[in-house]
Amino acid sequence: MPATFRHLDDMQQACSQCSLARLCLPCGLGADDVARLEKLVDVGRKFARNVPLFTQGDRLTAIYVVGSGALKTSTMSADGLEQITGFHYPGDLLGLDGVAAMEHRCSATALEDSAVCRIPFERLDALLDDLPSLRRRLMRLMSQALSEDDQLLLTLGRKNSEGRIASLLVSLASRREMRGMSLSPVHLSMKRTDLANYLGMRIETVSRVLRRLQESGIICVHRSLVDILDFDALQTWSSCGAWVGDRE
Amino acid sequence: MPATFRHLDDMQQACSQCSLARLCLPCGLGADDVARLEKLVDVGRKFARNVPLFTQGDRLTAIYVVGSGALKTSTMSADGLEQITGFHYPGDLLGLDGVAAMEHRCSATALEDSAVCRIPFERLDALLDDLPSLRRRLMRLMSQALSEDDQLLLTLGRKNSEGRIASLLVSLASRREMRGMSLSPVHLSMKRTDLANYLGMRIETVSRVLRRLQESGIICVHRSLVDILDFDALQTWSSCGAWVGDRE
DNA sequence: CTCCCGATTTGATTCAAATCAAGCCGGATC
DNA sequence: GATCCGGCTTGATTTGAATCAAATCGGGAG
Repeated sequence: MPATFRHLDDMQQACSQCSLARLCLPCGLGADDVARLEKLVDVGRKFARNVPLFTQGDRLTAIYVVGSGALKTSTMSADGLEQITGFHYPGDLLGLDGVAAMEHRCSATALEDSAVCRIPFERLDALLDDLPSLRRRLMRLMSQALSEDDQLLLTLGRKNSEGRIASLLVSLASRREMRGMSLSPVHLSMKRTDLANYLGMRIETVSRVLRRLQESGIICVHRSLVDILDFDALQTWSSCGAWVGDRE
Repeated sequence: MPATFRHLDDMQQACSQCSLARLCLPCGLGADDVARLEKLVDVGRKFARNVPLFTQGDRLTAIYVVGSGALKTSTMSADGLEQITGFHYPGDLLGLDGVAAMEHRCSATALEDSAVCRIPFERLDALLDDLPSLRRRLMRLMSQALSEDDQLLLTLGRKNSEGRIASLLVSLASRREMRGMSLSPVHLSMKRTDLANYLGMRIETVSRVLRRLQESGIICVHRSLVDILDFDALQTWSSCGAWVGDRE
């Protein structure tokens, strides 16, 4: 068996372990191309809970693909306000917001023990010139990240506390489904304090909203495990829970 | 004078009219490359106030560079909640969030009579394979858009009403400066209702906050014109105006 | 098993911003 | 100049979520 084939096998093995193929970088590439990419990638780096992958301000030397586990990214303003901008699961790409400045614009931290693939950026960047399909893939991922950010902006700007929590649960459940898992139960790997920060609210409010949704029979919360009993109702809440009616 | 030089001249003319060179696409390209890009671009399309460039859901056929004027982009959720996600000035690139789905994920509308360059996407995409420097430029612009969105997330998630208004004013003033203009006066091309929507608040609150900032002698508001009297103070407000101290 | 400590929940109170309701421009029209 | 109208401001009131304070839970160490 030729060397490239062995590489491909390894890669697919690694990727089947680390994420769904369709979310991972090497899709749409020929065996040869995958082999070239694989040479770059440092597969399966482990990060224990609370250990940072990178910190805002670090020089950008690599971007990362989540293999297993869960991570958060957060930005901090000059004066110390911190905002969590995303929770990331297998298949998600981290660090692309730092490409413009070649310096990380956010910090990434493992929420639980996680494995990630590290992709040295300079070498990836060089490879992009040779592999149009990889370039397209990467641009699409960046584009997707942009529209996801806009969704979160809508949540923070226009929804009340139940709408925000419901939106998050819908989003986490949907992402489970995309990764081929059952919708529910959703596992909240992050602490309540992270949840609250992400949604622009306080932990007490998070707690109360979860209770209210449970009392309505829509979800069933048990510590970090959330069973979704009525997904449709949750989706309704995720939008109707908005203050500021649609009248302009 | 060879043809490529004439092309370059036109381009630079167009771009000097339409935006600062450093913000526009063709930087870092040779005269020849610029010529190839220019053949693609439909320069100086006019859009009157309130006319949409594109609407969420439209097939993505082109992206746009703002030449003159001002525009807003907004996303709408399935249930009709609308969130303005950005205000855009000369040099800004619009439509990149739609690349993943090849369908616009937001709507873009002129806030005042504006001119934009239209860049057919399919042809640009093809050109990217040949022009590494253009590819890098575009990726950097997308990356920058990502980190700007994160800044807005921080504003919506962690700042109170004065912090939000102050942040916006600081941002608009800084962008004026980047375009080689004086910091102040800032011209608010958008209606109060757009301002409020963007910042996740109500017009009444916007009005009151502007008054309070004026009473503090930090700004001087006259209809859509805002004179910044104390930029430092404004920057302080833009962060200290945060509820939710830095304790988690 | 018991103690301890951080995380979470629950309750009471306060407060910033939304909502409701007029009033006030300033420019376009007649 | 008088009238109209949309956009903006101002004031009074309400309310959702923050804040303050305390109780409870659960897991790890001894």
